[in-house]
Amino acid sequence: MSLFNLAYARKTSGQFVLRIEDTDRERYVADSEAQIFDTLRWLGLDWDEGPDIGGPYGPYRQSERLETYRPFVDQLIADGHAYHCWCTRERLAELRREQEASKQAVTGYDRLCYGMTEEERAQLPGFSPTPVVRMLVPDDIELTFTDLIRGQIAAPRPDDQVILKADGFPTYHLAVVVDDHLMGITHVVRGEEWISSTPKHLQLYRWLGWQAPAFCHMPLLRNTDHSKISKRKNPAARLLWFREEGYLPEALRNFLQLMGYPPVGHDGEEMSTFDEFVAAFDWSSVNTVGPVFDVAKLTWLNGRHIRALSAEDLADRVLAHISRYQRIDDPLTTAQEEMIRRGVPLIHERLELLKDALGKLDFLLADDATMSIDDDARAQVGEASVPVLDQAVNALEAVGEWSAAAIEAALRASLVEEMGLKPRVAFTPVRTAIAGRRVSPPLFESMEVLGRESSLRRLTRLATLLRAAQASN
RNA sequence: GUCCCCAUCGUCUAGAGGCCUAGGACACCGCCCUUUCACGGCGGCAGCACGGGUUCGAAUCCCGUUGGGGAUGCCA
Repeated sequence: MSLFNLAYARKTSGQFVLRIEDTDRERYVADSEAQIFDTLRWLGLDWDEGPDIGGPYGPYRQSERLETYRPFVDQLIADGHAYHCWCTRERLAELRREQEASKQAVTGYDRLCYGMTEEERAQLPGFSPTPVVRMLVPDDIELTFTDLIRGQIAAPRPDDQVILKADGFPTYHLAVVVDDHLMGITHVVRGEEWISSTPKHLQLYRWLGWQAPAFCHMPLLRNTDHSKISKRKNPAARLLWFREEGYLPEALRNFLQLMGYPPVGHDGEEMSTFDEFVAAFDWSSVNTVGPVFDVAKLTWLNGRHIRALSAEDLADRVLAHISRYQRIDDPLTTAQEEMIRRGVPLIHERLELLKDALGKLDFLLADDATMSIDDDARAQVGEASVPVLDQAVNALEAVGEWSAAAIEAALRASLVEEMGLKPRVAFTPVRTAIAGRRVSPPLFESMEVLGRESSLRRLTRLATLLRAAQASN
């Protein structure tokens, strides 16, 4: 929502306002506000007005605006548009149960309290001394409205919605209308679950004599089983999870854009920057169908964004990710950081997630004498590999300038041409010796980064290990 | 239950009556490139939910059915 909200604000030179709607004290979570800030900032969705930076219409937390709402509630009551309700939660729950059991078409509050004084109502059962205030929804309430994304749409008929709770806090419905008006909001961007509440909001605008803003109801993201996205079924509901996993903020932003908007590039190109999105943005093109969030496609897109980065930028991000999430208690030394920095270009087009970089480059950080060799890699080399390794050592000792090109030339000349081996046969033992794995970054480049001494030590070590294994048989 | 929203490949989508024997992307499967793995290139698999209309003509318009989602809270 924020992404589309901001895109439209940027497109029209408007302001993107961040307001914290914390009117439910029972659901209050201490760090949820900080999490919202962190998420939006990480994605680069910077707001123009908000609780932390202020603005002309503060405060921007509804819990700090309680005094603001009261006069409007009083006015609505005085005008006969709202009334007190002393029904207990138990009575309301019972009422709902009955309505559900009898499968009636009509549901909602039965207006028991309407027109009564507190004394009169107290005589009846299910009385609570602390009342709430309800809207008196007229029979002919307007149910249709214009949505910028969907056009003319209809919504269900609401019942007498509570606008002020017993604890003195407003409900979302009242607070959002008052605040949107007072804060000069022109466009409300929210999820489609709010479509059914919009008639209530519109009614409040009419009663208060205010001009209503434009509404844009975005489709809701779905889980793979098409259910509403939830933290339990999908870690993606917590956007910062993606940062931990090593997704780039620009990639996630791009993907979120694709979830609600067709590709904006030429020929359906899906990769785009925020600015390109802003330039193309138009409410009528926003999708109306709730999309399923496909992490596999996001991962692919992340790879593309990684490839679009410069090597230095990627190295910075890889290092930041490692220190933040992977080597928290055991930070990399400066020498190790340097090694990773030099290794990053080798995995640039092999990387889909930042968190995978360390696993691809850790052989560069290993100790030559104790580096582990994977079982499957070890299984590929046998006694026949010993002469290959010996020959490789010989050839490499003669290499002048230690560069990937020179290493490759020397190895090809001695192993492939001289010994007549197939490249695959020739280089597999070398790879195992150097990386300890079947799969590694490009071999000769890896050796260049690793350096002559380490490379030779590793080749010699594997040859020694193989001889020892041979002897024990 | 009732009301509302939505409906193109498994997934994200293009398509706003003839340009559609439905195009692209991810995933998957082949092939090429190749020292491994990738990247890249080429090819393949796969869809207009169903039934009625309207029209010379419908993926596109209308109605119904089905399916999915949402609402029905002193939650947002």
